[in-house]
Formats: sequence, C-alpha cells, structure tokens
Amino acid sequence: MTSIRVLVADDEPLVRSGLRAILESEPGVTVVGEADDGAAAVAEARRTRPDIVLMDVRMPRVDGITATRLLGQFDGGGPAVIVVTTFENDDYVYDALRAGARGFLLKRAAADDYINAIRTVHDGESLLFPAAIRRLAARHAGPGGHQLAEAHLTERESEVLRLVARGLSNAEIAAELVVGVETVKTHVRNVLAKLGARDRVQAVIAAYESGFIR
Amino acid sequence: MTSIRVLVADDEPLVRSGLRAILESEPGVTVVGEADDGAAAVAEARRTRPDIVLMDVRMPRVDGITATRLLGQFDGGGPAVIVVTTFENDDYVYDALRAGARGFLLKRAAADDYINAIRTVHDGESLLFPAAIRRLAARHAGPGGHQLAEAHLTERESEVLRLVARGLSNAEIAAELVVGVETVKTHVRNVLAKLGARDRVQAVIAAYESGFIR
DNA sequence: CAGAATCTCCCCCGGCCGGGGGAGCCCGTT
DNA sequence: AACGGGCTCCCCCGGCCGGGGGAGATTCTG
Repeated sequence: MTSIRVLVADDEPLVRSGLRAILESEPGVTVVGEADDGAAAVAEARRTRPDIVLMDVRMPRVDGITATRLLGQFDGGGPAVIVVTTFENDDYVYDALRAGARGFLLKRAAADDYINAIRTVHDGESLLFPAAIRRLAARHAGPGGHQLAEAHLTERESEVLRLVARGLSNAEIAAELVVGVETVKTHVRNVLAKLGARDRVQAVIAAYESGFIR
Repeated sequence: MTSIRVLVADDEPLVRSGLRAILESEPGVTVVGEADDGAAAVAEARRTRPDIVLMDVRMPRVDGITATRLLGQFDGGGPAVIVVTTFENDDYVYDALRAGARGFLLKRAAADDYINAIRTVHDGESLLFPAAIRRLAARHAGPGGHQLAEAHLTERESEVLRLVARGLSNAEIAAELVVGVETVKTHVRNVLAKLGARDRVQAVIAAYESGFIR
C-alpha cells in the first residue's frame, strides 16, 4: 500500500517541523511538502499532489480559508483539507466549512489525534469534529444543520448519551439501564471517542448543539 | 422571632418521621402537623395554619398536586408548598408548577437542603430548583420560561459558567480569565451551589435549558 | 467606621471520571 | 464455520473534580 501524502501549511516554522516530526514518525504517512502561507500551499499542492493538507487558518498574505477554497477548484476536487485552528479563532469555522474543509483539528491536539484525523479523512469518512468546534459550526449553520447522526452511535450509546445529557452519573445510568457500571463506562468511553469529546461535559454540549437533545 | 411552621404530607410514616427528625433538630423550625394524603394535608393546613407544606407528589386518594391546588384557594393564598419528588416522577413537575408550588426538592436531598429550601421559600424568595428538575420544567413551559437570572449569579460567576458550558476545564478557564485555578474552583463551587447542580454537567444542562446559553 | 459582597488564593481529601488494556457472549452475515 | 459488530463485564491507574474549611484585599454602602 502507498503512503498517505500530507502537505503542511503553517506560517510558523516551529509548528511545521513539529507536525512533520509527528507525522513522519508514523508509518504510512509521508510529508511531501511545506508551505508558509496560503498561496504557497496552493502552489505546493499543485506540484506535490498530496492526499491531505493540514491547513493553518491564520497565515500572512493568503489565509487558510482562501487557500482551502482555491484547492477545491482543482480538477478532481483536489486534496482533502484539514483545518488546524486554535480554540480562540472561533469565527473562521463556518467559513472554513463553506470553503470545503473536510475536518478540523485543534492545534493543541495530541499527536494521536493528528494521525487519526488524517487516517479518517483519507478513508473517505468525514472527520469527527471536536465537540467545541462543532458547537460553533452549528451555531452559525442554524437549525437543520449538522446532525449528530454522522457519529453513527449505536442504539445503546445513544441511550447512554441521552442519560448523560440529563446529568446522571455513571452509577445512576447503570441503575437506570440495569447493567454494570463498567458497562456504562465502556459506552461512555465510546461515545466520547465518537464525538471527539474530552469529557461528558463536552459530550453534553455536542448533544445540545447538534439537536440531539430536544 | 417566631418559628417557621411546617406541615409534612407523605403517605409513608417512615418518611414523615424522618422529615420531622430533620426539621425539629433545626432551631427556628417547628413541625406543626402531619398528613398521610392530600385531603388530610388540606384539612391539617386549615387547622394548623403552617407557613410551609412539604408535599409528597404520590399519595393515595388525593395526590400532592391536587392538594397543592386546593391550598392555593385558601384566603390569603394559603401556605407555600414545596413539592417533594423522586427523580423518576418527572411528569408531575409542570403540573405542580401550575398548581402553585413554590419549590421542589428531590427526596434524596440532604438534611441541609431541606432546611435551606424551607428558609429560602419562607423568606419570600422563589426556591432554587435542582437543575434536573428545572430542566423538565423548562421543557414543558417552553421558551420565555424561567430565567437562570433568578439564581442571581455574580458577574464573575456568570462568566465562569459560560466557559464551563463551552467545555473548558478549570485549568483552561483559569488561563482564559488569567486567575489561579483555585479561584476558578471557588467560582465553580459557588455556581453549582446556586444552581442546585451536583456537578458541572448538571450546571451546563441548567444553562442550556434556562436559555442562559444562546 | 463597620459590615456586606465580591474576588482572589490556599490546603486537604475522597471519589468519580476517563484511558488503556482484555475478554466472553449473542447474532446476523458471509 | 468463520467473521465482525454490538453489548456486557473486568482490572489498573492517573488526574480532575467537588466539598469543606480558611483568609486577605477591595469596593460599596449603611
């Protein structure tokens, strides 16, 4: 099998080398190029034909959003773009979605998160957005937007999430469903993973913002 | 100062004596009577003229909701009713509100909660509903219902709650507000107390259901 | 001036939570 | 029969959370 070709676009050299280090250490992933602004990213993409572009939002001259839109005009659709953003740069989210981004990553994400995101997007699935990000996206998109259904929770997991979103503890959920606490913990763990949530609070937020609740 | 006169209405003698024990141990609170169903509660209230009635929802013959409504027809408005319910009896909540209940308590509440609830209601303020209860009430009442404002959070506490409802950890909130983690913990602790929430999950739920968020 | 309220920070500590494993069972599909 | 997905339960463990105290500084107000 061939390696997943990744292009890294960020204006800070330190970030670029950091990402390169993370990605190169992973078998099956190759960094085929770097770019320090949006224009360079487009040029590099045209040259190196990556599968995926890790795109920083804030870059001098041509920003990441614009670059993402430009990449979408490639013949064949161009590479899949994963937008990398900080928690602060909230407003860009919806714009990035409209520009055709396939996923989001928080800059402070762990190395594994980057790897998983790249693999997920490369497999053709839509990336599970971090809960905090999805919240913002849903706000802008308005009702009828993204459903939590994308996360394809199982029936049991949905049931558990519903109870979590009612403020029940794991022990209480276990009593409610008449199963062991360990079982509940397993379900919760899976739900968190599927939603890209760090803890049950973020899961509840995602549930509300996506319309899963109500 | 005179003592707060309380009437206890519950069909289980064990619960009645338990409540009596809790309340009688508190100076300034006097249990002036007991009743084992709604009809008896109304009769006892007419006779003993309590300030407050602790009313169980489920009682034989005349239930607590009906009794609450009947008490509201007293001359002078009658006593303030605090409805005592379990987490399971969800559907009664809105009915109880409409019947004129002044507050809610979960049966599993701590002794202090009972005392505080009685004092709060007696002081004329509306009782802070437990988050889980308020959630249900808001659902039935629809938009434009109860505001979280009743909880009179301070400015800082509101700010903290907003960040909690964004899924941030205490450490992250501290960084965001440029204060110490211990400070954040204090604020969070106060918010939880004021909202009647057990943990930040329940606080977030209350924030959403009350319209504090969005 | 003396409270009251608010914001800030501190210590201690038990408990729930979340992550990482593993494993058996049932059932529908291949 | 073999496989995979879903549900169930188990162990270990570090870390954040929440509760209970206390305490100093500032500001506003009676």
